[in-house]
Amino acid sequence: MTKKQLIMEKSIELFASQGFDATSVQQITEHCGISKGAFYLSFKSKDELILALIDHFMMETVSSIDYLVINANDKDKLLYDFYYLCFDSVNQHSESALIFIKEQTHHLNDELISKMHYYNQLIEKSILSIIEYVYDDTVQYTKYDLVYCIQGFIKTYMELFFFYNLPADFDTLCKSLVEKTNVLARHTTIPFLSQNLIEMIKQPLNTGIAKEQIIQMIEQDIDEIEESIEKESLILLKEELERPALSRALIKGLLENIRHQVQCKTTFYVLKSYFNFE
Amino acid sequence: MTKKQLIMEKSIELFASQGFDATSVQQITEHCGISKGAFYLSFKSKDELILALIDHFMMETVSSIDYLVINANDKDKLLYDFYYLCFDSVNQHSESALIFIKEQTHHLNDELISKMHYYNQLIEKSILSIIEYVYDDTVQYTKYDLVYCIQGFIKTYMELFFFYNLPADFDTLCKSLVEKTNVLARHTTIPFLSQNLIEMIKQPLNTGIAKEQIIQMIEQDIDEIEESIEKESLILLKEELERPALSRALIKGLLENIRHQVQCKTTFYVLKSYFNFE
DNA sequence: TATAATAATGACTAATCGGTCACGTGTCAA
DNA sequence: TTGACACGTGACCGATTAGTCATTATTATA
Repeated sequence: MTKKQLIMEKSIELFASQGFDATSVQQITEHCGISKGAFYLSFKSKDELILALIDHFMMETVSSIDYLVINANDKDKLLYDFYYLCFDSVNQHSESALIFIKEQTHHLNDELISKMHYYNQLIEKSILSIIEYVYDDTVQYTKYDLVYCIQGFIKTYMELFFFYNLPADFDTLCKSLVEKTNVLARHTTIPFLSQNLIEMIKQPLNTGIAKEQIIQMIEQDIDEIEESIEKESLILLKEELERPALSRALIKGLLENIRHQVQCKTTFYVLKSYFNFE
Repeated sequence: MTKKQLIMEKSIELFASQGFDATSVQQITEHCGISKGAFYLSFKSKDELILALIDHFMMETVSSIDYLVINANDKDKLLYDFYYLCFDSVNQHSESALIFIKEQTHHLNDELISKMHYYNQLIEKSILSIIEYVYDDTVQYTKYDLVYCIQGFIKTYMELFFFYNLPADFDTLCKSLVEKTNVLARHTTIPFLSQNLIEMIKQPLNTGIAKEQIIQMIEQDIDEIEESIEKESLILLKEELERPALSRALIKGLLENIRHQVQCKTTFYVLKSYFNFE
């Protein structure tokens, strides 16, 4: 584990229990067992750490959802799986999730707020494709409202688990939410969010991840994965990033090779976005 | 306007645009055009200001909702009116509302977090009575879920208005939400939140408002209201607070006198809670 | 083993914070 | 005119902060 990863993991614990502002760099370094100077060897500033944490957690979440959608083959199950993934992943990474529930709209600076917008839009895009896949054209006019209702369900019930330590019967919860979603999809007729409104809201998705970061992600995957077609594909994709040479068809093919690889789902998602596929 | 009110109003603007921690007492006093010392004549600490702001805004909101429920006479309209009230009041007090969206779960201290829980429960209670009034026994098993769904709707669409400056067609939005609520009430069969779970969550509602604060609220109402039965009732209620003497029947009667008085709705609500009526 | 390169340290700085307090300033009644 | 009093002031305090940098420890290389 690199020092960077250590700092990220340890700082999450502190941020979650105290909040950003209330946690000093001193506390973080003590909690890591390193010196203050070592911190600034890994991160230029405290803000950079925060941005890195957001990137890490949100990419993890977004790519998990994307993986679910891409590999879906059961319309009835997809929505359930999606809900379950949301609650389960947040439950497992409860500390890091807690940060983002706490500091959702806390804009330390413009960079942070635009980052959150960026990831929010990615998630909305995923939910929309779930809806379109599950309900086809039957929700043509109400699908955008449906996206926001689903987000509302998740947000509200999520808070319940955070505020009070409820016994986590995610199965019942998700079945209940799937039913609610189905009911809304089937019976609502009055939309609020029209295509026009959505277009107004949409902003250019330009806050992507830097090429160097992607390369680092690939390298980490390469280290963890065993000798295989997938590993070879990753190596080739990394070379492509460093020195573009291959045709789009070849790149697409390499991506397809790691498409179903769970360990690489985040890398796959990032690469897909980077090369503008889909 | 007292100095206290001035500070509260001006500080809201700063808190809304920067957050609590990022706003210094220095900034607040400069923005008010007063000195740092003058601040500490009105408030013991920065935290006390924050608590006062929360009390003010939440009591305003809760009592508005309560006023709506108490004076309701049209089942079909109540839900619409409720949604409209939420969006409209938040829209009007957008700056103060923004604080609570931002710092929802930001616990500077335990007092703040328990205060937020307290007000959350009051709102949930109001929503529950709306549901019970509108849908009778037809939602016996799903009514608690309905409460959380309604909260989810409000929260999610509210953020939409904050993040992006949407043209505020509250009428369409509320009609759309009423339909969604009706659909859920009519068709959902799988509850997640049972009576038992709700009981587990419930906490004693003991974070009320101090007697001195109530007296101050009454005094302010007395100043603003013209000579009338209502004013006389307020004066008598104030005396009752200072020196308890009247029977419960008499107090209840005095409260009834100001029940429909819009200007006093917060005071009415607080007094009702104080004297344990309803 | 000797030397160069890199990683890590923690005392230090400058700035900012919430909060205090000795000191005006203006307004009364006596 | 005087003195009592409340209101208001801003320089000041100790504590804490993010961030720096001269110094030391460790590792790699020759």
